[in-house]
Amino acid sequence: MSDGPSKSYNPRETESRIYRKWLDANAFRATPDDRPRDRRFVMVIPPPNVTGALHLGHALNNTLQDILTRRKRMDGFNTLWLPGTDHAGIATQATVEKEIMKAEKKTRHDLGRDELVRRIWEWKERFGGRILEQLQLMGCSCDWTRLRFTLDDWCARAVRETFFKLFRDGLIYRGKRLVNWDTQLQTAVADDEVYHETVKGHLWHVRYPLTEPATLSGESGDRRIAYLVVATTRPETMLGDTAVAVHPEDPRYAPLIGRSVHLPLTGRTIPIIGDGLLVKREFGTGCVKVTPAHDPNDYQCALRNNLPMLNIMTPDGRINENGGAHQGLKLEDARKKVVADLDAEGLLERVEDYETDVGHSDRSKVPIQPYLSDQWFVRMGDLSPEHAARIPGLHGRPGLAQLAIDAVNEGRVRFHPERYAKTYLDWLGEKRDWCISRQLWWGHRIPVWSRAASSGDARAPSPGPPLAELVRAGQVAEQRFGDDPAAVRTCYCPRPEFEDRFRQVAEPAGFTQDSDVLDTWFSSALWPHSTLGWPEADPTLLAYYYPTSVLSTAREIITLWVARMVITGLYNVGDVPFRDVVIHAVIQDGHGRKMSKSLGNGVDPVDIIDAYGADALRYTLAESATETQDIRVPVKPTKLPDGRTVNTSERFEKGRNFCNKLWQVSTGFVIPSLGDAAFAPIERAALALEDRWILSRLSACVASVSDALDGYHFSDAAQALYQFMWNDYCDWYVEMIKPRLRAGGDSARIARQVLAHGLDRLLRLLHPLVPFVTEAIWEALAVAPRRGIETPHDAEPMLATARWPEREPAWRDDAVESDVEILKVIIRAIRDIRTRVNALRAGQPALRTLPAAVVRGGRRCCELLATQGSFVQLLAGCDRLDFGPNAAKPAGSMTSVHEAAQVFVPVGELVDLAAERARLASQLEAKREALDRERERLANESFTSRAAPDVVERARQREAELERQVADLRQHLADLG
RNA sequence: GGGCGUUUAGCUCAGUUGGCUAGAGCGCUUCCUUCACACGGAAGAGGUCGCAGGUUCGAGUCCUGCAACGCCCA
Repeated sequence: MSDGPSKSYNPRETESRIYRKWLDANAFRATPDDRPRDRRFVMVIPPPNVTGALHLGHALNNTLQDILTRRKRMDGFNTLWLPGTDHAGIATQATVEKEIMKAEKKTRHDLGRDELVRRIWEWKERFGGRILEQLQLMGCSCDWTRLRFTLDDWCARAVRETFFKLFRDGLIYRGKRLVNWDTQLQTAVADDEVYHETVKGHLWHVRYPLTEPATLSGESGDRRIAYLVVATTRPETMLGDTAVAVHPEDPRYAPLIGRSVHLPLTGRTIPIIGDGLLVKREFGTGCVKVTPAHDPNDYQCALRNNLPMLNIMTPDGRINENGGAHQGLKLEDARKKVVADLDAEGLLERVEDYETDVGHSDRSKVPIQPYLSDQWFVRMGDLSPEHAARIPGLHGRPGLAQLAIDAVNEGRVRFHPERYAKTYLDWLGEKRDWCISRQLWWGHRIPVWSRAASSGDARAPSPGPPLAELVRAGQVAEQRFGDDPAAVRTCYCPRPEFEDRFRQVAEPAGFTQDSDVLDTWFSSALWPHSTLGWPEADPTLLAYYYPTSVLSTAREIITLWVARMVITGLYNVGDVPFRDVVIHAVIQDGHGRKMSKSLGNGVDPVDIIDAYGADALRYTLAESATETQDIRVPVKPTKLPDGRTVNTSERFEKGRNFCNKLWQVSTGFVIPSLGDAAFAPIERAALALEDRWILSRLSACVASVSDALDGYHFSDAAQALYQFMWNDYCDWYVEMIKPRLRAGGDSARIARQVLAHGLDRLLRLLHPLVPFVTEAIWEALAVAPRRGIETPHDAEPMLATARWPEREPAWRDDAVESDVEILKVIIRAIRDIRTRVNALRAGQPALRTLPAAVVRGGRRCCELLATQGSFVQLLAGCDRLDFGPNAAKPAGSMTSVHEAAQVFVPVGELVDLAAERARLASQLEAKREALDRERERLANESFTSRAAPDVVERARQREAELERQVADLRQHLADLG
């Protein structure tokens, strides 16, 4: 059949050629056509960071998306999977800044804003495509002609329009906020860009003198005190203290609430306040200094108690003018000087060693400083009814967060697994305002202009006639921010199309554009509609493909991203961005730790592709994708054929073996067997038992896989396919028809046709999981261009665009399946005996076949053996097979007792039967125990009266069956003497 | 501190609405280069289902508590 030695599947030789073939055929290209809404399938890719490389989490997520996409494409949907990347503000800017520093020893300030941005674009054009190439290596079937980038013109237009609308609608404001400040990059960083490290430090105990010494009465009599002692790990922040807090129920200090202390080194006097939330009585001295502008807890305390907030830091991490004599010192120097000064004044009581948890910037590694600064926010909470009513984008809801909450509560967006809806709803329920400004240069610059107070803006906003005109005409939106009437700032945001005109008018008049850029998530939040052309670039595309069908992502960005997409989709377009949200598990190493560069426990998907092939990667990931929240992948350093040592995991061997098995059976057996037979319709009645069996199994498989994918149960789909391919098709069907193929004639023709049909369907079902190997086999299967059973049809030229198999419930046949199960039991029983005989004949050549076997079987069993006896003989390996309902047991037999039949193999001449006696005895024991359990159950009246009738009936049948088997085993044991 | 998840064979995991003898892959044992496949075939061993209670005729599955590990949000 095949010439030469068999060859394992080699993914390297296949993958790039096949991917090229798909691209050349435009197989992934999606264009609006006349298919109705329920025949369209759309996904936008969660845009990976443009500086990033593919990691295993991406590989998992994109495998799942590609499975959904390819399946729907085959199923006749107008299918768009839209790819793209995210400009990732801080990560990208930091990467390029670092390179420039390394190569040219220049900072961004040396280059200037425009030049830095130009350099980053240049970098992006050269290196930003890497992750997209890696997605192609994986086989992702994105429509690459629609590639988008969160900073490209399409997205910029959407960002600009959205900002204008939100600003005009009063949903954007400027305000103070305590942020995580990176003093090196001089920007706020998000919480998820901060990592925490335990640092050895000190706890300084400092005396704050009371303005008036007090006498307190306590258990040990009256006590006169002149000062309070506060403990701090950051003494330099005392320069910004605006209160000392004590616990209101602490008898030691409560009477002092309302009095005040001298704040050392500053000449300021600050109040003593009571705050039960901030102060833990048992910790430290029980007195806490409050530095609202430089500590998150103190900030909350200040809000509760209406304390002033005093900023003492400059953006580059020095003490500012509020620090008096310490102005200009870097924070670490200021700490030394403050401690020395306090000591000199006799106010330093003591110092202890102390370990403290310090946040560090993920990007620059410097300690994070909590810092109060001006930021831009999107208002998420409920507005006044009048305000909300004026905003059409709210669709009658009270605020943006509520808009998104309702979408999930009303079932317009569904989470899979459902439990993740809770994460989403809990977070949105807090309705916290969204800080959208970042002090960076790489990103969408905030389109707001204002004039500094020194230009006279604060007192008399004087936009001048042309500007006032534009505001009146609605071309420019105007908002005033600031609680303090003396510091009100009037801000202007022009409509996108009037921005140039606005600049011409406003900038000569002293207006400048805000220097911040928008949080990258602001542009990501628009992704499902910005990429489709909203607000106007290509309304056809938007109208046809929006809303998208599914979004697949990780749970860690449910709040950062998913919730915000729902908000902007409803606000901008008026409909949810997607119907289903699929949340996949997080991949961890074998010890349950996250994979990370610093731990060195990461697996690079590209290495897996090199070592095992893209299909192996995909199969294994899909099979791992259960509904749990973690997937463990034990990591092991491995040497590749090319000599490199990389992290891999044995888990991927299963995928490789699976692909190889499929390849072997297809190219090594099925396809060479097909010959040049002409394919013709086959009457169902002409099919052999095993033909009807495999067609029944196939029908079940089609249903399982389709159901599993409909419900996003990827692992179930993979397992159903594994079992069908390996256990049903290869292990049994192929073996069962070998005699027919050898015999030739009509029966062989039919077997070949079923074989080809089975492989055809199997390849279609498998293609979304393992697209490369199935496409390669599909090419080879072209030797049988006509396939099918009752109605043969011509095969499509390419599997990627071939039809998804229809469900064929009519092929399900439980009777046939149970018949084959009976035959399998007989075959396994004989094989088992043969194995045992060979084990007892140690040292002698193993027997391939047994001389004879006798089956004493039930009616159906004997009927089956009458027609199928020859292949049972062949598969089981016995030279002669006798059977009958009362077939006599030959002397010296090994026996095997089953429900359908008892199998006897005379082996007295071959081996000593002593071991058989022990085996039968232990089997008898097990059966007796099972029988006892069943009898006990049935003797229990409450079981027979309360359990479901079918359960009781099954128990009775089982009892009777066990009684028979126990009696038979006893007899066999007695026969052995 | 709040929420979520996990705990089943040596390892990695399945186990639907409670109901026959708890499954798979890898690993292990024995045998087999036999005609698609040693990335393979045949057969087999291996589990007090984290612990303690409870509900039920019946619990891996439902409830309560506890423990360990992990993730998310504060």
